[in-house]
Amino acid sequence: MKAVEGSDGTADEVALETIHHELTSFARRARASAGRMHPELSLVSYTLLGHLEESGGCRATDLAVHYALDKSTVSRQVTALERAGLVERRADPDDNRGQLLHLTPAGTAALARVTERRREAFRARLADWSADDLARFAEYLVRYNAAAAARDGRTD
Amino acid sequence: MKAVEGSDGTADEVALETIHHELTSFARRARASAGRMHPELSLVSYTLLGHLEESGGCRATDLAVHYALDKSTVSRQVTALERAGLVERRADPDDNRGQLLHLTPAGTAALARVTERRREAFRARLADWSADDLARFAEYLVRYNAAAAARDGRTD
DNA sequence: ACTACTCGTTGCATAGTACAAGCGGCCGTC
DNA sequence: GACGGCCGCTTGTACTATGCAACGAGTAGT
Repeated sequence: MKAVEGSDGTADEVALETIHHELTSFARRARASAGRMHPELSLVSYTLLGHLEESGGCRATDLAVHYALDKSTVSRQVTALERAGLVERRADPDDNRGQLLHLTPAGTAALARVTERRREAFRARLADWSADDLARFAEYLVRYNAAAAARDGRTD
Repeated sequence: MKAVEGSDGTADEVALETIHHELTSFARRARASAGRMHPELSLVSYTLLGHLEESGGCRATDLAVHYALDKSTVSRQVTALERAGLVERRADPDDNRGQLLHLTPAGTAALARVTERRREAFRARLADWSADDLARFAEYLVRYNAAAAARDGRTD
């Protein structure tokens, strides 16, 4: 990694720069390898399915807002997921404009499969970490993401 | 975040699942916001410029191998960066097949600008962290990325 | 009703990427 | 020193993901 000789060069500055560099590196790698590593489900599709599972069903607009995606993008993704038999659309009894999206059993199964594969990859990478380190790393990530989400005006 | 009651529900399993979830969330957000947050330089362009700065100049093939990109992708990215005046090609005195890529002063400046903007965003998100937490978070990220890179067969 | 807003789809444009073909230079072997 | 094979790079083609704009259909306030 690049150790920056910041204007003041405090330990905080070095840590900050390292975090910046490593997260950038991670983001690039995740993007590059997502397709090859998880051919069954793209990162976005995976996330959308995950949200449907967590939320127990929601509208396409909700997904678009939540993930800062254009509604057309979500529309197309959902269309693909529906063609693949992973989600189904149900009429919204309160609003005929929209549809409520739900996972199908096949969608639930596909999500579980990919989650398990992803989790295995993480498990392998973190195999030799101590319990304390794992717990602290998890806590830091939650904290970081919460701050990032707050600044992005989102809620996840 | 989703707190999973894993099959055995040990603290390690919970931490692992949290790490999985949070890193996935981060990757998705980074991808979605990269274009809007940093219109001057895409994530890949940014990374390529960064590598040129760190390495002090290298060949296109080196970039392709290092970042697991197709050589054609790198070729086009480099062409765009050259058109933008951010990199220049120099003849390799040892091999007329290839070119050595170098940052131009404008490239160095653009990289510094985007780095500064990115760093500011990170700084804001991490503003209220203690020095110990920053240092540990940085250490964890380095450690995680090293493991991920090793499994991906790369070197950064 | 009329207007304004919302939800979703579709047409277009763009960026990023991979794969394959090809061009030209380099380096062995014979 | 010619040749075959490898290497670095570019170009053609196709595909995916994405955004913006326009639109159709439905809802809600007045």
